[in-house]
Amino acid sequence: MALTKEDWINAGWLLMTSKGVEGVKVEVLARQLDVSKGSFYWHFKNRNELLEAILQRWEEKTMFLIQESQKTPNPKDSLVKLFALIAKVCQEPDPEPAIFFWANKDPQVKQRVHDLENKRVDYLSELFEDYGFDPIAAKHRAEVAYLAIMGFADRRGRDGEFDLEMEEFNNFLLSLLISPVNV
Amino acid sequence: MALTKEDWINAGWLLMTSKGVEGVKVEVLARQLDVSKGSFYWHFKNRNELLEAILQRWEEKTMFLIQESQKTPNPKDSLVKLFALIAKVCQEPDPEPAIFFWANKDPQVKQRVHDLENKRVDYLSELFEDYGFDPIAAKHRAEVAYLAIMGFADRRGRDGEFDLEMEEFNNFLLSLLISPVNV
DNA sequence: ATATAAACATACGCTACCGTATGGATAAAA
DNA sequence: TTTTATCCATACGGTAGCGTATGTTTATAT
Repeated sequence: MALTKEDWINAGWLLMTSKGVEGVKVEVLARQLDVSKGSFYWHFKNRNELLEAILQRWEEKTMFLIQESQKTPNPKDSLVKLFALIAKVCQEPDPEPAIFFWANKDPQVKQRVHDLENKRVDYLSELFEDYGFDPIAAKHRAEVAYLAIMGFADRRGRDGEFDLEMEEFNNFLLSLLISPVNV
Repeated sequence: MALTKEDWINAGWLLMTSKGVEGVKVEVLARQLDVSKGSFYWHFKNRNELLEAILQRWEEKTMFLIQESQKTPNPKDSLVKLFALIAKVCQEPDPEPAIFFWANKDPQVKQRVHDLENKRVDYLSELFEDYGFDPIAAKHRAEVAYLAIMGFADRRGRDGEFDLEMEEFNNFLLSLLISPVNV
């Protein structure tokens, strides 16, 4: 059967995940899909168009998680659901570390990653506010939560032997972050 | 003046930081140092030898932080000092994100990164134990601390507009992690 | 049956990079 | 002053990748 544009994006997604942006090479993809690169340049204008498609898919996937987690009655359930969704996504091939590193080299990508990360932290911050923390405390907790989750996902993808299971980690992190602090 | 091996490693260190492993190219480095690559191949057997040198320097730098932070009277001061040291290092060009992503592609690098990360978490865990937590709680807190710090450093290098300053972040994280949890 | 468009294959020029081989310069040692 | 070792330049062959130009097949429409 004829390949679709989606097939190429899927393959690019996986390559991006394992090898990074530089690893997403037209001829490598063509070999994997068992076609010539003549096929690629029929579906895409050039390599950049594929990279852009991958980036877009990542943005959509991320926003989808936020929207899904909002379908709950209260902020704590939203947090729990969000954590669970992230845990689920992290089992699948996730190009996020590759995209983050990509952002280092490309100012345009940097901007978009920056915007999206802000949306994430802002959303977390809202949840903590709704839960009862004042705006500053909520923001602090949101940022720790975000960084810890991202770090966990990253390290887990890198290191299979990592001790804490995602669910256990999420539970602990959540209980930590909704507790008061003795300052 | 004649270049030294260190000069090449320094330049490689910076390139690794900004462009990743794939970006560390012999001819690019030679151009930056304003010499021909004939010079490079006099100092190094091949490109891999440079990469190995960069990796080694990273390992040494990391272990140095741990050793320095131990020169304190009690575990809490060690934590404070370690956090401060990490904050300082993070201002300088740090190839750690690049090395982590590199580990994805190279099993040997993966193993060494894995070992070193375990040493870090084990050390943090010890400190929390000395501080009074039981082994399991200490490990949990160590892992959250580690992931949050790493995440912060990573995001900070990527995103200059990130709200929380490192010192503020460290203080909050520390106070959070040495507080009891309501489970 | 023929024309048309979709989905490729093939072949090419071009560039960037790796590694090697070899020659040149410069300064210290003998 | 000749020798030797250090440090680098030049020139080369080889590969891998990008993008283009053009040819080929297959299905569908007419």
